[in-house]
Amino acid sequence: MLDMAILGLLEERDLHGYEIRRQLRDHLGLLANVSFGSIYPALTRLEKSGAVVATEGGGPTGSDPGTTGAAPPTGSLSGEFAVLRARRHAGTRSRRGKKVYRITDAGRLLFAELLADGSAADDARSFSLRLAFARHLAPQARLALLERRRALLVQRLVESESARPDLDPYARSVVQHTVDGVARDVSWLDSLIDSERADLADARTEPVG
Amino acid sequence: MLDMAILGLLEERDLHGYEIRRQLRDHLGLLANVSFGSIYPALTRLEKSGAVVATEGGGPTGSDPGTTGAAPPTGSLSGEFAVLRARRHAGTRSRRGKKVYRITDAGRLLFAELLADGSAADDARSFSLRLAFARHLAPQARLALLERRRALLVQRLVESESARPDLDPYARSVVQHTVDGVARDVSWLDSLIDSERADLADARTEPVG
DNA sequence: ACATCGCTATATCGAATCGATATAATGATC
DNA sequence: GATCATTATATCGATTCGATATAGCGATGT
Repeated sequence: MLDMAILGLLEERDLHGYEIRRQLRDHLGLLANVSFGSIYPALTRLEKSGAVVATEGGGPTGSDPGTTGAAPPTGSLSGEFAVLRARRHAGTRSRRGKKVYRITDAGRLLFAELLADGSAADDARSFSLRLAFARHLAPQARLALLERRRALLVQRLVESESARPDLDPYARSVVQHTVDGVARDVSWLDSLIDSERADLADARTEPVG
Repeated sequence: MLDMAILGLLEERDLHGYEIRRQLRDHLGLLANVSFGSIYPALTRLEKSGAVVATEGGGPTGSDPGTTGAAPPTGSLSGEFAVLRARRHAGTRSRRGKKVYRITDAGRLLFAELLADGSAADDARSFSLRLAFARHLAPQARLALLERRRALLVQRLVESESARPDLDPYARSVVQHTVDGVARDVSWLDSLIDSERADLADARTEPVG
């Protein structure tokens, strides 16, 4: 799951571990403060599998070869500054072996696979992640993702309706709040599905121009 | 975290692993389908530490000694039947080594500690779990739990307000939905806090009766 | 009668993730 | 120029997950 998240972020621009964590926290709604104990092993994993390459922020050669050349512009300011700083010090020695990671073609392929694999991970985090990267999906795949999720949540609501027993007030409140949240998720999905359908209809009506 | 959940459920009645999972899913709002790969190791852990004892659902002795005597009544029907079934077969041989766990005094103590320890685990799951068991807390501890959580969420909302950058529509929707959810959580907490305060006021106004 | 399917139930394995901690460079504050 | 917060990488042990194996039992069907 983290692998997909990292690859998705790297599709936009080169990043180092610390920045990846920040973007996961800020730019995606996953308040889930992913631990460094997950991120660094994941990066190592991805590097070993050839999905990313680490362009040492101050490699053996003096002035940083083209590897880091194209990506830098835009992004969170602090992130940019960090990169620039690392570059500036590249000749002398970057701060404590800072590693900027870049996605490879193999990585892009892997990302597409992970993103498209609907069979995987029905948990909320995985879904949110996929949806956040939904622009990389074909329109029908997007719709399928949304509808699959909707079906799952509706089923849970139905199941929760039958058989809810004697519960003390606190537990009951928690359950009720959770159920309400799921219902809210469903209507959110409904609006997303509607707009996807509208887009598809548009595409059909005006095929070329 | 699971330890607290298990102990909390066992405070009400003796249970076996499978039932614990079901109650976690149904009776608490934690849709989080906790894996058996978590539950069974947790039970072993708790047993080794002396917080629970396993009353084999068909032990060495013939007709099930007093250990399982007091607890059974009420609860999810299937759970009850399961226990009864296990009992009935106790003489011959219960189905595949079914283990019914019972909490000990040490376990009750541990539960109280885990529940009261406000320093631990600021994630949503831990909070929901604590709240679901809030009847085991003193009124002020309850209030503290709620207010601490509220403060945390409000802080997150504030932080999310500043600096939300260029995001594609899908990611933006995810972020917005998450933020809305947090806001909803806050007003839920507000209502809970209000009713806790009201209870405290009542207790002050009519000290004995 | 019996075959098969689905649910109940325990258990284990490897891998992913967490939470805490160590380390160190840099920038800001005083 | 000492101290502190932030940036940054890394590793450790423990927890949790997801998949899988095993097996008893009830219902359903033929």
